[in-house]
Amino acid sequence: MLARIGRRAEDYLETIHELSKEKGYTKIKDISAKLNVKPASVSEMVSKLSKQGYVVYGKRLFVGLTPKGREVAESVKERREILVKFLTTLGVPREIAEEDACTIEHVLNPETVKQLKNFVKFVEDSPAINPKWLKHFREFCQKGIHPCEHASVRC
Amino acid sequence: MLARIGRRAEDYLETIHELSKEKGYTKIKDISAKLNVKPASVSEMVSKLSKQGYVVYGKRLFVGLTPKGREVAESVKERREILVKFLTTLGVPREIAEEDACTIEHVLNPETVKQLKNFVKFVEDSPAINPKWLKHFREFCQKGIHPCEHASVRC
DNA sequence: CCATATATTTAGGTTACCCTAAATTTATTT
DNA sequence: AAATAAATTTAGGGTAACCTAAATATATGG
Repeated sequence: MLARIGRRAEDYLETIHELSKEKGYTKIKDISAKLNVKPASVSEMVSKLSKQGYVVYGKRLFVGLTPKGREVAESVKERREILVKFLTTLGVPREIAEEDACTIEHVLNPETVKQLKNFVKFVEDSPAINPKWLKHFREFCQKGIHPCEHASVRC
Repeated sequence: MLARIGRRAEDYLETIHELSKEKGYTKIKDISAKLNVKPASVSEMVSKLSKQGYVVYGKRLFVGLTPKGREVAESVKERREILVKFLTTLGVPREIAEEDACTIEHVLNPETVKQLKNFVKFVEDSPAINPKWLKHFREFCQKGIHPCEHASVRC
């Protein structure tokens, strides 16, 4: 009866993680602001997460993560970062990339995530700072014509 | 008060579209089978979609799309096809690609979809059937080493 | 240390989907 | 056409998130 963590719960954990970086804890109100959700709703979700052992909550208006919660938060964060890198590499504007990453990070199959990761790493590991094919891709996005069509050196 | 179409509703419309290809209509039971949802739930959703003008429903157990519904269905379908092509290009197994595509197709920003489309087109438009960089990428996935590192001709 | 201001919780609702079980309607078989 | 079988709808529930408004608890300034 392993009450699985929901999608939205992952967002909360990640947000708490981020907001807790400095002090080690955060507050309902800040989570509420970050997630654009009313404090009452945050209160509900947080007390649920605390019952499930993901957040330390208790007495004094402080919300922090348990190790269990931190683990989830960090893995979600990693996934999101991959997605953002990936989408920005593809030319999606940063802001939109971040939004979309946030939306889809919860629902991707690990296999898909693995391939996205591979792709990001492939681009990063290239000895060229800006590989030829990627330059070609950007050009293609602008002009709609594949540069290789009339080129001597293909990508 | 433009009652927006929900995510799930898009799935229903796409499914109805697909199942209607042959005869122009389909049945509750078939939709139910395709979406793995009980007929009672399909019945509900379909009658909601019919109130909203997306499906023709009526008396005789036939469910079909209105032009308005077809438009939605087709655009969802297009998005999904791009996603599938894209993910398979990246090396995600077809089956998983299809699942994931189905999950995220509803939530992507049009800008992101545009870039995915560009990417797919970039690969397709390449004069080379299997561009060098893509070959390199596949090799990278297997060996974990970027082929360009020790190569004379970089991608 | 009390009064006010701020933060949080509770209570009561809403919406979107989904379910089971019990009608009811439509189709088929004899 | 009547009886049975199959498909659909209705009724009654459930869960996950969200909301507003009204308590309540905590923090702070005088």
